[in-house]
Formats: sequence, C-alpha cells, structure tokens
Amino acid sequence: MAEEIHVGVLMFTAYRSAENRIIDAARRAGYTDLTVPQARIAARIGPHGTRLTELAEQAQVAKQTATVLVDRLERAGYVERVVDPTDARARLVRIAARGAEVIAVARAEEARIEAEWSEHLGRRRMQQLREALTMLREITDPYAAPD
Amino acid sequence: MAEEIHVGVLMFTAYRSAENRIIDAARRAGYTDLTVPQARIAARIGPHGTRLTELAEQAQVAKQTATVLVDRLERAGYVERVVDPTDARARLVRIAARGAEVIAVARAEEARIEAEWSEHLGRRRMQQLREALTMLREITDPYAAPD
DNA sequence: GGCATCTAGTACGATGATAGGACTATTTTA
DNA sequence: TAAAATAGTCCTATCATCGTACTAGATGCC
Repeated sequence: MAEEIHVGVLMFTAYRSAENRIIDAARRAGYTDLTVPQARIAARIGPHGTRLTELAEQAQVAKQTATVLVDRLERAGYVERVVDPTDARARLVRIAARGAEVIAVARAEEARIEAEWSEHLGRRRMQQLREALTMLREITDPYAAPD
Repeated sequence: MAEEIHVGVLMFTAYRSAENRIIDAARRAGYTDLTVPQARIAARIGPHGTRLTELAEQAQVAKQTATVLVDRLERAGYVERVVDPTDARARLVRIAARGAEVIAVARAEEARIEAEWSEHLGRRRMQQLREALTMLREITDPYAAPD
C-alpha cells in the first residue's frame, strides 16, 4: 500500500508545508493580516504588474474571487491598481511598498525551504524534481505562460 | 528568469490541476454538491474509518473546520460517523455508500491523470518525481504517517 | 479511589473565500 | 458600423476558516 499515494497528494503535502512556513514567516515579521489565498494571488504578480484575469487564471480561481482578494490586498497596502495603458478596460495590479517588504521576507523563507529540501534530497534528485515539475507545467498550467 | 520559479509553486499548479479535474469528473458523474475542501477531507478517510482530529491534521485545517466539512459530507450522504469502540469521546468518520460511489469515479480520473503525466514525462522521470516527493514527505508531512 | 489535567469533539460567532448571474465600459471582429 | 468578445465590478448566497469557549470522557499522579 506504500506506493499507492497519488503523486498529487504528495505535492499537496509539500506545497502546503512551504506555504504555511512562508505565511508564518510573514506573520512573525509583523504582517499579521495577509491570508493564504491573498498571498497566492500576490505571489503571481509580475514585475510590471499583472491583470486581474491573468492572476485569477494562474491561481485557478474565478475572477470574482480574485477581485475580492485584490480588494483586500489593496486596502492593506500590499498592492495597487493602475490603469493598463494598452487597454482602457483593464487595470494592472502592481506590488505596492508594503507588498515589496513582505515579498522580501517571503523570498528569504522560500530560499531557506529550497535549501532544506535540496539538502534532504541531494542536489541530483532536487534537480530531477525541478525538471519533472517544470515539464509537468506544460500540461497542467491552464495559463501556460511562455515565460 | 525562467529558472526562478519556486518548486512549491510548480507543485501547486500541478496539484491544483489534478484536483480540479477530479472535482469536474465527479460533477459530470452527477455529484454536483461536494466541494474541494470536502473532497480533501474525504480523501483522507482510511478503510476502517478515521478520527476527525486525524483528518484535520492531515488536511492541515483546524478541527472546527473539519467538523463543518464532515457535517456537510454526512448530510449529503458521503460519510457517516460511528462511535470509536476504543474511546467513547471519539467518533470514527467512515465512508458511506454514496461516498464509495464517488470515490470510484475519483480514483478512475486519478489513474487517468497519472497515466497522462507519466506519458508526458516518460516513465523514468515520473519515477524520479515520485521518489523525490516521497522523500520530501519525510520533512514536510506534519502528521508523518508511518505507512 | 479521587482530583487535576489532558484530549475528542462540538457550539457560537465573526470574517474571509468562492462563484453564479448580471451589468458597464471598452476592444475586437466581421 | 453593428455584433461579438473581453476586463472588470457589483450583488448575493453559500461555504470555509478559525478564535474562544464548552462538555464529556480518558489519563496521570498522589
């Protein structure tokens, strides 16, 4: 029975572990508002801002949900909305000052987690893991960002 | 920038994709109630029933949340609660008839997904992925089921 | 045994997350 | 230029989440 665990469940466990650690790190740093779904959305904002619909697709939630999450992030000062110069219907969600601060905290914890995982697995296996997941993205990412 | 994606995010994408597909399959089969959090809890029920606290830990939610989810699952006929013969305080959550039906549907979709992933990655890489994730579980699973 | 302590689960209440349906404004297509 | 598509929001209903507090049963310790 040991081999019967679905690969997806294994991913959930590892992913959720990382997510919890990052949220905890943010809380310890004083960013006690900021929930997991909010962080998930915020983590997908690109350097020059990202459209709400795009964020919704990547986080795999409805756009109404993304609207609510961005509302809260905006009210808390983590992000801001600016008009998209290329399309008057659209608005770009961008990281605001407070957002940049917490992202730094998150990135640091992220790096720590990656280092721990890498140490536990060994460099070769870690590399294989990353490679396999990156390939998998081709068929599991609905947005299929060409990077 | 292409290599900067955190391994955790890659896992989220794949995991969420699988989860969505399984839920969709269940809906198509007529099980239109049943939400993602409910399914997550239900998926962790063992063959002889599992305690609520245990389910909460494995799904990484508070026990109050697990109570609510099990309530809904029970009302919809997917699971049932029976007294734990070894502890009068505890109750075992067990799969009920309707639950067994939808699990069959879920397992089938799960197998299909694994097959697709395996085909996309190739057998060797799929095996490496499973191996790495299984190892990772040792340091990321708070419940650390011995299995 | 008997009392303090711990554990399993529930109840209440407040807030966040989620999405269906409908709507406006703008852009794209035919 | 009219028709269709797209970006985003609003309204509303329901689910999910968890802090705090509580009850009932189990355990540890003298």
